[in-house]
Parts: sequence; structure tokens; C-alpha cells
Amino acid sequence: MKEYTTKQRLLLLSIFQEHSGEPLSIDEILGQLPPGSPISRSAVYRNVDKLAQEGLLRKTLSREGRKATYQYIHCQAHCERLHLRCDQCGKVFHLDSEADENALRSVLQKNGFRLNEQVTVLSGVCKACYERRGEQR
Amino acid sequence: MKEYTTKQRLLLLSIFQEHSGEPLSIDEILGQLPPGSPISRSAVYRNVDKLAQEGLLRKTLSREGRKATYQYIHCQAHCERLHLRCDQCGKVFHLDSEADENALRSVLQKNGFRLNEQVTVLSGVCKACYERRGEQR
DNA sequence: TTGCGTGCAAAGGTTTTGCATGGCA
DNA sequence: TGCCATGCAAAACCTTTGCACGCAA
Repeated sequence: MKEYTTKQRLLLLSIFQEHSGEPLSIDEILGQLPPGSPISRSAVYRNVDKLAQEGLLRKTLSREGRKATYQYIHCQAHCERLHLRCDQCGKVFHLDSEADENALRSVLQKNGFRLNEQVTVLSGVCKACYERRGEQR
Repeated sequence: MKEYTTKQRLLLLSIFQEHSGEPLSIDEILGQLPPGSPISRSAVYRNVDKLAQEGLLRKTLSREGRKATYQYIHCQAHCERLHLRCDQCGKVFHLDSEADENALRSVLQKNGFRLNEQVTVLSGVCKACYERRGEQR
């Protein structure tokens, strides 16, 4: 089964790279495309599905929980680093130091938990987002 | 705005408590109900939505990504413990020790990451699931 | 008794699919 | 040239909504 690198696929990848880490719904993807882009709605559906299967995108629910969203995973599968993901903006952050990372790993290991690099994220709210919301806690 | 505790709501809560931590789709919920249960599909939709808003359930995507699923959060909002969630079975585990937990927290804090108790989970694959799949790694 | 929650059915919105055509390898 | 991916439109599917009625408080 041959695979083709079409301009539609490349278009989508470029959109996701521009919005690295942000979750985009199908409509948002279509909205981000330059006007007159040679891609149909169904091609968007088919491509993001494929990209998600390949592990390049992560599929989640939109904040309102109505639509599916996709976000680019810029950390490759072979990348050994854990990361944090913000529930508000969808951005993904690396840990500051290797020591921090090792601390996390050792806890996980002790608890019999296997790391799955593609999905090993801590959900929460990042500094920028909770400061922007003016919360104190 | 008054609120009523209906038998439909109680039925759903009992289902979710029985399947504590497992993600259930609307159809699975309906399937789990005793035959002839006095509840309609739309009441299920309305109730799980409400329960999710109240923070009793978490809404996610099914493994195939086609349907929404809901899982019971048995850890109350005031519960200060972090937990691990298995992507395979949806079960939620507490950390073994308080020391482990503190180690995690300190890493998060150092990285300017705010904990959101209701969503602070580590995704991965639990021991039971990866042993069942017969994987080595 | 009041008015929210329910059940039913229809509407709405999202995603998938079939088929003829186009374009990458 | 062969065959996968696309585009379009229809179908399928999931979820929400309107309305009259029932039931919890």
C-alpha cells in the first residue's frame, strides 16, 4: 500500500506547525487556511485522522466538549522528555531540568506505571493562563 | 432555580459508582442499566452533562475517538491527592506514598504549573494493562 | 401547587462514506 | 501508468432541542 504526500497533507502540517501545541477544531483548521486553499472539508477530516493515527497529532475534545480538536505533538516519539500541557491554551511545555524529569519518572516507575511518550502529559493550567485570568491561589 | 434529585439521576450515579473510574459512552451507560429502567436516552445525555458540569464526571473521547465518554471522578474536589490514569482501562490510581506525591508537586511548582485537582492526572498505561497485552519494554 | 426534569420525536450539527476524477510516484 | 487521495454530496451518526406531561419539593 503506497502512500502519497499530497499538497493537502502538507498544507495541514504547516497549519499545525504554525499553531504548535494548540488544539484546533476542523472548522478552525479550515479557517486558518489561506482563502482558496485547494482542500476540501472531507480531506481535512481524512488527513487529520491519519496524522493522529501516525502519532503526529493528538485528538481531544474541544473546551465546550462538542467537537473534536487536534493538536500538533512537536515532541517526536523518540523524544524522551516528559511535558506539561495547559488545559487552557493547549500549549505543551518541557520540564525545566533533567532532574525534575527524573524525579517524575522515578515516581511513576515506583507506582508501576508505564510511560507512553505520546500521551505522557500532566494536565493543568500554565502560569500565563492563570495570571491572565487574574486568579490568586 | 430549584434542583431536583430524580430517580434517573440516582440511577446514573449508581452506574458510575459501580464502574468507578471507567469511561462509559452514552450507549454503554444505557447498556449497563437494568432492563426496563425508567430513563430515556435524552435524560442520560442531560444528566451526564450536568454531572460533568458539577465536576462529578469527566468528559473525554472514546478510544476510537467517535463518541464522548464519561467517567466518575471519585476523588472529590477537596481531595488533595494526585493520581495516575490508565489510557487503556480508564482506571484511576492514587500514588503509593505521600513522598511520591510531594516529589511530583515540587516539580510542577518549580515549573510554574498550577495544579487543577480535577484534571491533574498522568496519562499512561497501567501495569495490569501492559501485562495483559503481553508487552515487554 | 409550582416549576424543573422527563420522554418522545424532530431538528441540528459533526463525521463518515461512495463514487467518479485527479494527481503523485 | 497504476493506484491512492481528493471533492462532492448523500448518508450515518451523535447530540441537542421543543413541547406537553409527570413528579419532586
